[in-house]
Amino acid sequence: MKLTTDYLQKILQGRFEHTLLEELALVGQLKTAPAGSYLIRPGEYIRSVPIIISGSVKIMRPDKEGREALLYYLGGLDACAMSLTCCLGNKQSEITAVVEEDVVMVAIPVEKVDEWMCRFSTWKQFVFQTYQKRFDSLLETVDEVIFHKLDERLLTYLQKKVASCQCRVLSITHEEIAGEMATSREVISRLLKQLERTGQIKLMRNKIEMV
Amino acid sequence: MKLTTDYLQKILQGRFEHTLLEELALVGQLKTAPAGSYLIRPGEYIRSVPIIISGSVKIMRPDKEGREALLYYLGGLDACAMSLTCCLGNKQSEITAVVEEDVVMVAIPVEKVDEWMCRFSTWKQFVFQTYQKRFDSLLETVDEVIFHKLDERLLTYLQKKVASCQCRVLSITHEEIAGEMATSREVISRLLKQLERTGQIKLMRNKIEMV
DNA sequence: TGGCTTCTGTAACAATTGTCACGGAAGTGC
DNA sequence: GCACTTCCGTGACAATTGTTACAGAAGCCA
Repeated sequence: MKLTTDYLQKILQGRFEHTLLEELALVGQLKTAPAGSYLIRPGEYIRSVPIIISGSVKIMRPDKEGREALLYYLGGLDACAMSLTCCLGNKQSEITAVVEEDVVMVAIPVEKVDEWMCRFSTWKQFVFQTYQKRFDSLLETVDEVIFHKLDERLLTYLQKKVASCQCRVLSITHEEIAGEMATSREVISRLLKQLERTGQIKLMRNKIEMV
Repeated sequence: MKLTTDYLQKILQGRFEHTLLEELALVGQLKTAPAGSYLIRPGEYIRSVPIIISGSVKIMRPDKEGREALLYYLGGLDACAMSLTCCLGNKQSEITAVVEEDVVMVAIPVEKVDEWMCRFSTWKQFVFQTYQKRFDSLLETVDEVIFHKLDERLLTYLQKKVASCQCRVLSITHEEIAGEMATSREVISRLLKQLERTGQIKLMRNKIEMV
């Protein structure tokens, strides 16, 4: 699809100055990606920084044994800090990015990311804000795993999921949760049952309703 | 102490161009901080970005119950990503920075951090490299706590400590380790004893020797 | 309908981690 | 020396998390 200044103006309302929007429209590529598709995998290089317009993306961290733990979500108007460092440092990715909800995004070529930084202060601000937000997300994640037990972690996991997909009924299996939390299915089933008994959730096949 | 271009030249060998070194000498403040002193605590603001010349600093993350877990170390020629985001975003600190080994550092006023970014590409590079290194450190930390058991974590904890202070004999109590790993002293004592039995370390009062 | 796969529940047990309680060892100051 | 503090070791037990094994429920498809 063609990217127009008007469209960008509407989406990024007031965040960037007009001249930047014009350049954005010129070099940015409007892309879509369906749920489940991979934006990047560990070891790959990336040559453009995506800004998420709508939908959500989950950032996962793999270990050697093939497990993949969830780090955090990207949502509306978020950009990926990893892609920034990867691009600017020409480094391989250390994470996996999977589309959670169908995504519309604008991809910015890496040269522009760099160039604009000095030309547009709003862009520079955006880049640093991105770093900061990702840093905070990671810190929250660290907090969770260091200081909290699995039952609490499970609850906040579900809450973040609800926030990211904006619906009270999650379509997910126990197995998938276990994967993202780096534990086993049985443990998750056990804890979910516990949450159901205390009336905090309702369980259905392939679904979990938050109450 | 007076900061001279020559001194900076020697320390930062070839990393920055000469004009930048001159400005650095002009506005940077050479500071020292003894082991145990705090560079920043949660909730405080910071108005300059420190570049560590020598010594080491540990970055800790507190939780509500007063525990403080170790995130990672800063060492020679590292700068703190947190201080960058705090400065540039004028935000409160979310972490604690404690001097581990006596530190010599150059403090850069926040306005310059920003200003130089566009004027000196080596500075921009340095800033982004800093972000990247801190991000990687955090990811490693996340890996540890998500995927590894306490005995493995303890071993890598000791190894990183050795690397950061560059000596094979660590001066530390079990209690302190427990604090930094967010567990209890008894657990650490138990695991350390285990490591001693398998010949990986030697235990003494207030000291642990890596073998 | 019947066979198949996937998902969930659960019991039983193992391993890991956390807590409590206590005693002794090592250092410090007098 | 003695009192005192800090640090370390350890047993016993509790709580949490991980593993194994199996059964039934729910959906899919011929």
